[in-house]
Amino acid sequence: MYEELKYWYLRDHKLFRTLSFSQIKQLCIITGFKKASKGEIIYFSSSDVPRIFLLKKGNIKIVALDSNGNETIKDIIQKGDLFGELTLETDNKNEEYAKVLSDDVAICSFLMSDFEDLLLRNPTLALSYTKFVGLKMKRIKNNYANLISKDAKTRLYQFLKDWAEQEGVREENSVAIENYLTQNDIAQIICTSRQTATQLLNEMETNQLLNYNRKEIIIRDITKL
Amino acid sequence: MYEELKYWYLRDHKLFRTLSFSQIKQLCIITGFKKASKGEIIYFSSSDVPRIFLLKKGNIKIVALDSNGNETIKDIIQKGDLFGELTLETDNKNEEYAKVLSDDVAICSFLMSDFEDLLLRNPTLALSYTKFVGLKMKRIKNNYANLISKDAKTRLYQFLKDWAEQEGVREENSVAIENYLTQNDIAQIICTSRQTATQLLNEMETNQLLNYNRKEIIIRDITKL
DNA sequence: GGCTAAGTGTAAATTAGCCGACATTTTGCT
DNA sequence: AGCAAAATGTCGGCTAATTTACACTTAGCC
Repeated sequence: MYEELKYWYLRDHKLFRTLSFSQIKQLCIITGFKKASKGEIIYFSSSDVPRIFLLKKGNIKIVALDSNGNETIKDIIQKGDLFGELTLETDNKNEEYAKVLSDDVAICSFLMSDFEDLLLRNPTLALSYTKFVGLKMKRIKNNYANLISKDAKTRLYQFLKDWAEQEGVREENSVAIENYLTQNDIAQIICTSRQTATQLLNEMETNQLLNYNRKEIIIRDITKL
Repeated sequence: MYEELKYWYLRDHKLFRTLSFSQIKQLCIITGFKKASKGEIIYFSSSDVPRIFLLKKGNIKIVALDSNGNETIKDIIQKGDLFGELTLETDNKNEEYAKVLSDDVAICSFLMSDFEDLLLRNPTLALSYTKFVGLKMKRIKNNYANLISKDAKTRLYQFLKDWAEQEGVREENSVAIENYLTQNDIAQIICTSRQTATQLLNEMETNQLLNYNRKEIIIRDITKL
């Protein structure tokens, strides 16, 4: 790939806007770029050198295996999001991997050590990054707070609202979301059983709150959720 | 208070070890120091200038009020912890405050803007701080994961283990913890009802797993939890 | 010392939602 | 087209834990 293209892939993330071409290039920050398609699994395992990833296109889910071998969805990563060890701490024993949800994805990655060097030389970037991580923390906290204190229905409503806000195409009060999740995925995200999720979604459909199918979700009136 | 004392209060936090006396002083980073006693409420509200706090002594809980006016415990802060808007983002509409749990506490605070300046001039500190926030995030994530996937009993056991590890005084396999929490506090932390918490604690007592009273908790054999 | 409020103990009724056990539908593959 | 696998739909039993309700105990205060 042309260096310039690599550059732009990073450059259009708001974190990196303050950096010049030479800074990115000079620091050899782009060391990887890959494409993957639906269902593929991407390991960022401990065996490899620690990396930070940037999702340029598509959607993936971060999945962890618990001691019983059950999949748990840790996070849904969307276009423009950074993922991997954002804490800059190498974690030895985590059984996490990423699974591609959308038809195809494009992922940039760079070495954590390179990134650390860059942060050390660019205080402004370091500050931005700190705020970025902080923001992510806040989002996670809020999500979890919802999971714990609200019932399954409220959680589903909240999730749909968030999803609509992030990715939905609004027209008047109705919002269309490209649905790359299965009902099982949704259930896992809102921490409930698949059956309950199905039931709630169908209930919403009969109540004219939304139209659901495997390709698309249309929320009739987002203000009523 | 003598400048030197203020200096030491900050200096002995591991984050600030790399800074020189003049750096801390010069940047006027210490702008507040206060003591408070049990039950007192400390607001870090939106009206005031945004600050970051450092707990030098004692224990506090961070409490949020939900829409129904219910208290929810967001976090327990222990000696040496930073708290407040660690994300460096001013949050306009959060109804959080801190409540003193131990007999008395000592709190340092400094302006967020000053801290940001310091981070800009000290990339190493910025990096440490990012890792620090990241670590906190990881801890929170783990906690929440427990809250969601485990039952009340397991959550209580895990909480006690964590608490013991952080603050307990170990003697052979038994651990003594100074108990500054009510059963209601514990219940809120592990997200269950007060009654359930009471029941579980009593059950543990009859099973000889621990001795509980309002001043102290003694875990008979930490390896058996 | 006595009163009040906070904290603790206990029990029964109720319930959300998990789980198992299917049937049905859709999708992807050769 | 035809098959297998994945995804969705539906049901009732089951259980952990919340809720309600009230008695008892301890701590703090005048």
